[in-house]
Amino acid sequence: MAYDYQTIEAKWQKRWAEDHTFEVEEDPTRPKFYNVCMYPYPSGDIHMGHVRNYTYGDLLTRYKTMRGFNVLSPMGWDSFGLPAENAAIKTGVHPRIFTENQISRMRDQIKRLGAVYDWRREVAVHRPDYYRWNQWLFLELYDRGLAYKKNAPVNWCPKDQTVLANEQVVDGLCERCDTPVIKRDLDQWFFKITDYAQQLLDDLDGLEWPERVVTMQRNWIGRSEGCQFTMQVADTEFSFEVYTTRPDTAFGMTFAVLAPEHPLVEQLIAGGEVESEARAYIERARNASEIERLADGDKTGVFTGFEAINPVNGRRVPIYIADYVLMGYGTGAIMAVPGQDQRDWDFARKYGIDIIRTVQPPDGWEGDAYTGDGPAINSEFLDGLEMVEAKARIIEWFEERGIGKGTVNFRLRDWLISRQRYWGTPIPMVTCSDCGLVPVPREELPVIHPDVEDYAPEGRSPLAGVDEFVNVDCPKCGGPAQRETDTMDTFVDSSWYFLRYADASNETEAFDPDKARYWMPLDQYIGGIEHAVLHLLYARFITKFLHDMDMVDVVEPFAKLFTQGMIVLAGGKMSKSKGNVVAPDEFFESHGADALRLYHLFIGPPTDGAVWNDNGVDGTFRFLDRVWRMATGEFAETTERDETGADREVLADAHRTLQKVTSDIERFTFNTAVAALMEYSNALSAYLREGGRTETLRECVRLILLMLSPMAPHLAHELWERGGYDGMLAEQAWPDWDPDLVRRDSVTMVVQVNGKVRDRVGVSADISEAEAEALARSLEKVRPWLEGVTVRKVIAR
RNA sequence: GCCGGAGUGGCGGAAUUGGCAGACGCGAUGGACUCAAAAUCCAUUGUCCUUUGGGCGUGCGGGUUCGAGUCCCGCCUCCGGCACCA
Repeated sequence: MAYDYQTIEAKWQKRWAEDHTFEVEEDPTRPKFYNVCMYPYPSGDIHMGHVRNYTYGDLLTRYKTMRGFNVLSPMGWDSFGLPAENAAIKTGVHPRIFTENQISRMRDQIKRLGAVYDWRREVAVHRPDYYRWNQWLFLELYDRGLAYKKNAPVNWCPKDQTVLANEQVVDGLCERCDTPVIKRDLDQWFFKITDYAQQLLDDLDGLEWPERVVTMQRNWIGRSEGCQFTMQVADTEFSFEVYTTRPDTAFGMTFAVLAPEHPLVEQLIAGGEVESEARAYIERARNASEIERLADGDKTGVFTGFEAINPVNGRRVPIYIADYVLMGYGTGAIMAVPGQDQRDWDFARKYGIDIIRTVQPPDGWEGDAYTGDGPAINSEFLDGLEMVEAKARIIEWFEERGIGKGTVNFRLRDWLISRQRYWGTPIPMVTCSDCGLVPVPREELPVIHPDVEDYAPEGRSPLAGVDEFVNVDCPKCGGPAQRETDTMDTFVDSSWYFLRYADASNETEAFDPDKARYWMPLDQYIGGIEHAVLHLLYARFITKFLHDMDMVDVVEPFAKLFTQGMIVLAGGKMSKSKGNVVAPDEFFESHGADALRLYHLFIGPPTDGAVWNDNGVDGTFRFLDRVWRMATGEFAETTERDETGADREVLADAHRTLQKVTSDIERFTFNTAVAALMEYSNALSAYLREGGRTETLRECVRLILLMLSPMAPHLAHELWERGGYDGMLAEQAWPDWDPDLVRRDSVTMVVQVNGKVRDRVGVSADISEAEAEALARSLEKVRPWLEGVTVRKVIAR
């Protein structure tokens, strides 16, 4: 009987579903294992990135189950977002219909991969029973001052007439039409993630995460220690605060800079000589795209006509307006020290401003600004001090006089969650002319999207065009009020979905705290590296918030993170627009899901990216077919030959393979686990070629099937059943290897002279060192190399 | 510019603690089977030489060591992330 993967795969997928094999309940008597693959956007078709992701996740679900864990592996849909809305703009089909359709197609494909989930817990964030809890979460944050509205510059595409999320701006261009993106000021909702900046930084230390993801988050949070101090504007009553990480260089300040958006700017220029020039500059800075502003790094600015007084030495320095200073970081104003900062150097050079070095550069220094360490110079009481001491000394000096203090700054900004979009969670707020911002009462949730005629955004959410949605009675005073028409960033949805899995049909709470307590944290989270900062940071923030609300025990949601590399096709990352997508469906037909899964495991280290190669699936298919033929007796006739040596050896090899596969799965090197199984199948087929014993073959096959069960589950289950082994394979325990069998009686001793291999000889494993040395010295191939004195060690492996 | 990662056959990759470099697979070549093909099976497959053996070989240049793909110093190249963050 040939290996009929199509029939077998359909049969077992049905069986696992009907038997509820992978549905689990909370069970305090067993160790739990909460295993989650990042939920996908329902694009309609799974691609090779999904296949890789779910193959790893499914392997773990099945393996950990065999190891006796109570394994929860759920699946859901990140089903709000742009593609459905774009499709609606194009075709007029409601995003909900489009999305549900995509979900059911994609769910079918995931099932055809043989990946098993507890589907009772499925979540889809676009459904009101899910997103009402986004609205609840928003209100909880609002009540605690962690959700607030303010006017802020946002990314704006002048061609599409729409706001873009940061992640939709690629190298300063609109992702959809490649138009340079500019900033526009709009009233926006923010979540105050910056309140948690220090905790988000500190708690990274306890996570079993890839180092590079931790590093990226650390950089993103961007803690810096410095000093904030006040500067007087000469001959006025105005003053402003500056922030610097190099207060030790304050004696080198030769000018000061205000960001164009700095509130003091208006007061300084109003009615002055430079007013028109300054206004023109500010206007240009506001409208310029990121690309224009950074064009060839050229620094531009306008002199305000005012001077500031450097508090450390009383020197008067000119105040400029320049767009290389950002309003969003620090105080939006800087002391400029060209001797120690390259940007200040460039600006000073261009505008003919003095440069004073306050740190002695090393001998032979020919560069511009010197930003390194060295003794302070030209700095009065700091002279001779190294950077660290000089910093401490000057901060002390500022603090003694009450004009400055040591401070900490973060690069992390508050999370802008407003989107002028239809297909997202409506923000549950209304604005009343009398009461101002008023939350929608919780009992009125969910605020549901009304249907609209036109989904095209025109600088405001399509919801703003639906009068009966917008105009409501104020929940507080009953007077006329308007609903918020923006929707939430879809990253809000994904920042807590893993809690909803604990009880996805809960109608009274976002999630059941007791069930969540049992399952949290995730023991394994698997996904793409592209989420290293956004999703993985937001989810940490929301978890910490829920912890502070006493709804969650843990402070970190994802104990262990695995980020898989990206699958590429020769010629770059797979994407529909490039037309280089390899569809998994074709392989379900041509090679079967098991061969496809196995190739994904085999293609290379899971952390690395990989280049897709169709022929690779031929290889894993051939391997599975060979296993099939050996297990079904089609490969070779077995005899009752009882040759103890060969029998014991092939069995011992099976146990050694088991040892290797087990440790490879534990350390996430699935490629070598598959290689070990292939190597073993070669050894077994060599054994069978000579005519092996039936019982030996049967035991070897039993072990192979147990090992293959998490990797190629359909084939393994079918052969298990046909072989008449007990029960369903998925419910068997992962086997233990026999230490006696694994131990080798004889080993190959490699003899090296001066690090070069000169001979190999088979010896007994318990050979003494002296014997080994004597033997090695006596070897014909070794003797000629031993002319002089030798220092040597015996290695026996 | 800063941070992180990686360079090994024709290709994907292996070598887990400094100890047989190239496991396993793909591709290729030759053979068996076949009227033929496919499938399958067997063999070979880093490179060079004076081939029962030996030299060279893990991006480049040094170093440590009996011994280095692995450790140290200095470079080069590629990939990813952040980027006028004071």
